[in-house]
Amino acid sequence: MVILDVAVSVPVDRLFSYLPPREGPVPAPGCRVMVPFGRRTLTGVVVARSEALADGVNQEGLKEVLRVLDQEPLFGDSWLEMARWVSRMYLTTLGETLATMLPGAKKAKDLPLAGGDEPAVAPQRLELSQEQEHAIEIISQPLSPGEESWHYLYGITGSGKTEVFLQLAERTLQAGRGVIYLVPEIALTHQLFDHISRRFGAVAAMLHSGLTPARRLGEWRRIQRGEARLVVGARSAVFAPLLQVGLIIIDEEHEGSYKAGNAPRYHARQVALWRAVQDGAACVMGSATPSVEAWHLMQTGRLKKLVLTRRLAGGALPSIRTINIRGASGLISPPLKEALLETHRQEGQSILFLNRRGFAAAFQCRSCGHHAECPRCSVPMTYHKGQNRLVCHYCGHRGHPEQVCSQCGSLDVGYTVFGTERIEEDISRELPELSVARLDTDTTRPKGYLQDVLERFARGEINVLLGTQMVAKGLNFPGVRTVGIIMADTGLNLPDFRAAERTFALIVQVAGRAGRFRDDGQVLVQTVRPEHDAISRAAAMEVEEFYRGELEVRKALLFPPFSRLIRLVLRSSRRNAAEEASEEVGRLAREAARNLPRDRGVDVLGPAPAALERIKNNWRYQIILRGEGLGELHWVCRRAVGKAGKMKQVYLEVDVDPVNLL
DNA sequence: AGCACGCCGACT
DNA sequence: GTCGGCGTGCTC
Repeated sequence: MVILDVAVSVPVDRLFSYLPPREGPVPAPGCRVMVPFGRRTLTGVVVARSEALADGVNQEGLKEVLRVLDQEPLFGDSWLEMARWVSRMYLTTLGETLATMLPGAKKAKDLPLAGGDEPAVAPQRLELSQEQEHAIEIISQPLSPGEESWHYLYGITGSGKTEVFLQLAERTLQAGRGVIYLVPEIALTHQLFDHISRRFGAVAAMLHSGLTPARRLGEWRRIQRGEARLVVGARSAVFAPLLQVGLIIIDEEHEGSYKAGNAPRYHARQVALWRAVQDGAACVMGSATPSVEAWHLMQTGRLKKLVLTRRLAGGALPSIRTINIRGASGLISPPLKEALLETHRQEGQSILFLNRRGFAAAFQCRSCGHHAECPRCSVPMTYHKGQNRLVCHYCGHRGHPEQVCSQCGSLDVGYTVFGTERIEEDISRELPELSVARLDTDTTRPKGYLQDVLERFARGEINVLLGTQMVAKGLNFPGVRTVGIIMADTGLNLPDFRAAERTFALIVQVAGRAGRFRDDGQVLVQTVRPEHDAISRAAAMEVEEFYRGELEVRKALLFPPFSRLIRLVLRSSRRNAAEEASEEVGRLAREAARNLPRDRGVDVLGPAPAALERIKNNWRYQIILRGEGLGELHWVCRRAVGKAGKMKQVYLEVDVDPVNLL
């Protein structure tokens, strides 16, 4: 008798056995099935077929599979191995893991995507520089079994990373193997896919969570049949069912969007590295501002660093200037005002950038920018107005806000929050001759508004575009000469140990993009902390120096890459419930950690209120587990979470290698 | 995660 | 006397 082991998407860490349907063929492992599960019907995945019954399940208790959804399996053994690895690594059940890794449709739709059917036009290869040639040589070197072929293309914007990626892809396809090309967001996959389709034709496929389920399954099938071997996509495309992967590309490696926000909270970069080793493939990442983790791996030699130093198509790097706005009253400093006017006089356009990630109220000296830090975590303390206390959101340490700045003696200390509205008002008042438009995601705007603003900006009807992160897209407009960052240091106040890294990357990325179309590009960086490494190093383009300093800080404070973290968030609509649960889990974690040998220890930081203490009416408390290796961290986490049992009305999020600590 | 079973308060 | 609160337990 055949028994099917089925994974269903429930937070129960085991498989369930079913009998095959009475009619029709027995579904193979890798096929999705509908099964009765308690009182409901769920979609599950056949993971194995066996002859015998497992642990004490009696045969009468077995139910039959109701319906088989796939005639052919959706994946093979090595792909399932990847799913198992993801579920172990990120502490999520196999069923839930498979549910996010697989396309979730009923029936495949074979509609070819735009351009997918057109024959490839002769590849428009570009001439390569010596540096590019060298990179391709190194990455293409054959591997001995089990060897890691992990590479990093480090180079400024415009240095030709994309062409290296594409020529590597071409070689890999010629060798009969598949390519996965990851980009940070869905919008970018479309651009890249169009480009790649024109160059490579129908071997291209696109895979991301924004596709309709039917289309996603259609692409999935094309990839499986070997019709498509070059998969372009966002994070989840790392799971593409290619038979033989030869190359995985991760563009803009530093982007946080490669880390999943829901369970399984996987990091596409980690999965890619693992998969590359399993399949004997090369993994190549690229960025002008690598993550500190990647930089460290380059230093240790685990990632082979390949540098592109030259801008190919000319386009000088813009000049970068920091403007100290300590103690200034307005948000548009005289030099910035002058630059905006001057740009306008020369019929150029400007973009003003406000990274509003400074929402967590930071207690700061308005004269010198000094802000309170936790003595144990070196992370900014967050001000709690109600209690008039400073709280560290990593370890829970509490302190009193200063009345007088300990750094400069100023009495002008307090906390500040800015918004785009206020800046728009300031500009309109100060520079009435300029037309300003505001772009932001979270305002309730009519549908076509965003598109409309971008079009008007492209036509030159708008002089100054003001917005948050998303105006970075506007940096591809040739008319843009001046880019201003209103308050470069707002991000530094966030209680996240990656604050400096992100701030640095932001400035360098903005600067890299700003000068792409003209030689007179300029970037003005307003800040109250011009001496901060993240700002001064970025402005001086002293990249190596920044990473060296940042790595020293991380090492001294035992943060990644010198440790690994698991973050536990307990959330509940009832504040007490969340707080009490976090205390209980924290206690259990400490108890478990005490059982570890000292040289393999795990620190338990917290519980503390999460920086975003309340999201959607849920109170959030967090615990951070820190250790040298994942083995111990997993063990402590399992014990703490397992023993905590069912907590009433409290949800627990487990995040391994968290990227977002808010 | 759902969904049902199950045992204690205010209503036709 | 019932309707319904959500604590507890199970799902092949």
